[in-house]
Amino acid sequence: MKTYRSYAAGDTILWRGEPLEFVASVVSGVAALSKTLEDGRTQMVGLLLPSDFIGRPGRRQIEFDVTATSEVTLCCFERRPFERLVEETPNVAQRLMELALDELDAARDWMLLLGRKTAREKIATFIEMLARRSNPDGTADPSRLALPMTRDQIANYLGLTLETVSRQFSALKKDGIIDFTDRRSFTVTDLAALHDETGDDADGGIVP
Amino acid sequence: MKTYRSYAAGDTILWRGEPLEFVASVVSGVAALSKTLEDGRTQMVGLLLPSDFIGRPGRRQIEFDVTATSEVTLCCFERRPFERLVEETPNVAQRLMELALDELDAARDWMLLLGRKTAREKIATFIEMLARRSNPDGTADPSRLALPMTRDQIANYLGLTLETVSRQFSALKKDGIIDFTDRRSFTVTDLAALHDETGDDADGGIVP
DNA sequence: CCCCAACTTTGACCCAGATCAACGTATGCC
DNA sequence: GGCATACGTTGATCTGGGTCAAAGTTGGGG
Repeated sequence: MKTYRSYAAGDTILWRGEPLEFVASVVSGVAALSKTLEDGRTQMVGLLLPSDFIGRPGRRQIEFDVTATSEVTLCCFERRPFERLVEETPNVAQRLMELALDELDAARDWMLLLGRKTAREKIATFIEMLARRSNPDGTADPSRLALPMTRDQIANYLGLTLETVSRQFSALKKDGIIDFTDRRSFTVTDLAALHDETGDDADGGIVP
Repeated sequence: MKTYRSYAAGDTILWRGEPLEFVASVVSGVAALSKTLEDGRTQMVGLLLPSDFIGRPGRRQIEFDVTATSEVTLCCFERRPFERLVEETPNVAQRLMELALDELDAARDWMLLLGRKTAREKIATFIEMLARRSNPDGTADPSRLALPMTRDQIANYLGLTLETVSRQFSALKKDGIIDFTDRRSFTVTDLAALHDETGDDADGGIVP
């Protein structure tokens, strides 16, 4: 009833429209949801990290491709028993609802980024997201970071080209905001300056 | 326990971060969810049509502004009794889940549009969406359509400027694909040609 | 160890769409 | 009815980021 599957970086896990016989949760690695136009332009529309979920109650297929960004291990369940579980246990249904709402919030931030931010703001936002994710509490040294994907994948994530991504990384380095140790890992030299580059509102609304 | 509220076009219904004492469903009119950067650039991140819902179980505030695009009437419930209702009736919880997943699918299509489509493709996609919405079955004459918003709002929706929106409408008119009867309503002269301009994949995946 | 393929950087150039500006055209209010 | 205001169109110009091209870098396999 519960099986594990592994995928190498770059593998396609699911094609758009493929009937979903399983639901799965990510055990390790990073997978991406993406959509493609008829001429091949693609845009990532979601990122799956460990504990994230593929497949939804009542949906028999998905409207996007799922590919492994790094090596990925999934924990898969058959759809039927899973749906029975959801119907019988309100807590599970509620948890799935929370996951969906979190994804929706993330999608909306991402829409603001795609529609209105400049290339530099997109890269700064991306780095800040990495920093926050790898250091949720703001306690430990947040400066050393590893890029979880190639320039090309970052471009797909941010609605840019890989050349622009590369140039913006170089520019942030030249401006003393980040510093590369090797091409997949770097340190954030000036976190406050980085935040100033994101274009984001100082912070949230009315609450004190 | 159930009250109605009305808002004029342009009114702000809720500010980002404002504590949510009510949940509501749209009775009539169109409302928009939008996010703003520190320098004032804004991007719509959701559109609320009649029967759509504001407020989520377990969320006490929202991360975006809600404004009335046209005159809007909401049907409001107090949050507490509503949450009790959700907990007690699985059908309601399930329905809310479906709404959230539909919004998520819509958000992902929109991300593809914002990140990768050209101005012309964005406008064509927008018009096609209007056509589909006002004529869900493809039966009646789909050609006569009314724009539910100003050029400025359309630009905010599509991640463009109002000038570009205006120019693209003019271009589609010049190319004989649409024809304006007045500046808020037009007919689609050539639906197939319109679809060819959207950039969208012919249609979906593997299913026959 | 070296070579090959995949990834990355950098440069030169171009163009879609933003910006700035000016001029129509509806709509409601006095 | 006429004026004020918001909305819309069109033109001229500028520019951020895309495109094309070429030259580094690096890590894994033979």
